[in-house]
Amino acid sequence: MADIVRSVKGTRDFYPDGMAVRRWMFDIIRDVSTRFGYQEYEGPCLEFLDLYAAKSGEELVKEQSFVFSSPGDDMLTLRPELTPTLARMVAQKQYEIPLPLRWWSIGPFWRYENPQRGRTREFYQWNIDLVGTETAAADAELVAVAATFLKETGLSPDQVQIYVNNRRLMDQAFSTLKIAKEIRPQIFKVVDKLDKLSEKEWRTFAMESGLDEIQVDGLLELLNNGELWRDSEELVQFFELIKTFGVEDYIAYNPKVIRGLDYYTGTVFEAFELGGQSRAILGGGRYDNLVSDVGGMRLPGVGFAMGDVVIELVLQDAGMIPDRLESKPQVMVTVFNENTLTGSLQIAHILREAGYRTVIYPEADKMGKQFKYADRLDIPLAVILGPDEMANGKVAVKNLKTREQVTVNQPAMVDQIQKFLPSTP
RNA sequence: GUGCCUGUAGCUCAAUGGUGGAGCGCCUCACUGUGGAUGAGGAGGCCGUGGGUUCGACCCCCAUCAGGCACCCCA
Repeated sequence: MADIVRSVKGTRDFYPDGMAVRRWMFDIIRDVSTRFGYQEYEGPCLEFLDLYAAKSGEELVKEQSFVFSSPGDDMLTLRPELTPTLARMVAQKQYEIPLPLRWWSIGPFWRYENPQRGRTREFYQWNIDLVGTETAAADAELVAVAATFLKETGLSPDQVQIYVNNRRLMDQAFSTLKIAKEIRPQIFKVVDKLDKLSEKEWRTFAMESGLDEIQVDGLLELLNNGELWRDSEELVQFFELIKTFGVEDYIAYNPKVIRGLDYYTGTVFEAFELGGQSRAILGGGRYDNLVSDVGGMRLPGVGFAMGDVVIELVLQDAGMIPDRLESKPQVMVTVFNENTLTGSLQIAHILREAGYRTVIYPEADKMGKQFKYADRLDIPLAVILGPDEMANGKVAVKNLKTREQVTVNQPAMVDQIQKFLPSTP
């Protein structure tokens, strides 16, 4: 093991078992996205640094992006998020694309962070957006898409919840508390910290952020008011409409959800694991100025993003990932000796024509070794074509799970295999 | 960027400063037309790397690299 070049820090290797899990998750994402009528799209993984400088936070671009200069001296970056790309793509064809548009995507992203549990430097992210409309129905649809996904993975409303809030409502409430506009971005952080600090620490942090004692008390009361949504016409409408999607159980109002991003303007939402770690699974909201930020017209939209790393951990911990995912071979044809090789290849061909996932042992070897190989690959059936079988136009079909073995005429082979195979391939 | 922990066989891990072990896995054989079991044998290591302390270092010290966890941040 001396000199194997190691993998890049924060990247993951997807061996077949891991790839099967990813495939399974991505298939659910695709299924849910398309069932709601969204179209798949994709942008480049490389973008000019300028694209992010326009809008994304300083920290994201300067500290957490892979930035480098190309041989032609352009400053490029491996995309840390998709939204600016989406905004650019929409702005470039703003008069051609039928609006509102419903687009979804899943692809790789990179952020230069210190890897730890639930966080890698290279990850996949599901993005889905509805652009060009501003209704509460649109907000409800996106939240419903998210909830439907969670439901399809098998997670229950006891295990995961989508918390919804509204930026305008919070702004209004902050005004009532006479919190100055200038410090509101900081106050959003204070809100965000509520569940992460002890009450004493949180109070100190809140005071340091510019609030007086009365405001802190008012804020605390606000954030524990589960009925606050009734003050927002948008949210009242939202919660009325969301009932029609059949996933109401997954959705709740929560005044503590604010989202870190500056560009959210209305509805914001975030899905959390309810169990021990209460990890954030996905997040999104309504934005009004994304497209205009990159030089297009003002187009309102709503969308969310979900990374693949945390959701996989949540699903794993919840035991929701099915055991048998990989499309493993169903049949292995053995090779008795050089003289039977051609016959074995023909048998394999017949099986493939019949639709079975079939491999052939790649060389003549002891039967025991061949069976052991099949067993280690978890292949349930073996077909044996030895000199005896070949002389009589027969073939032996062996069930490696039950050790049962039947010798049949070659035309009856497929029937015999069907009898042995578990009902679901 | 900051802190804590860990680097020993393919994997999981032991080893009081005195010649490096186990379990699992792997290979061979018992078994030249039949796998998981059993038994017997075998291969496999510059103890992450570089310095230092010591008569002597896997062990102690320093540095460095890598990994894990947490903080920061979370678009």
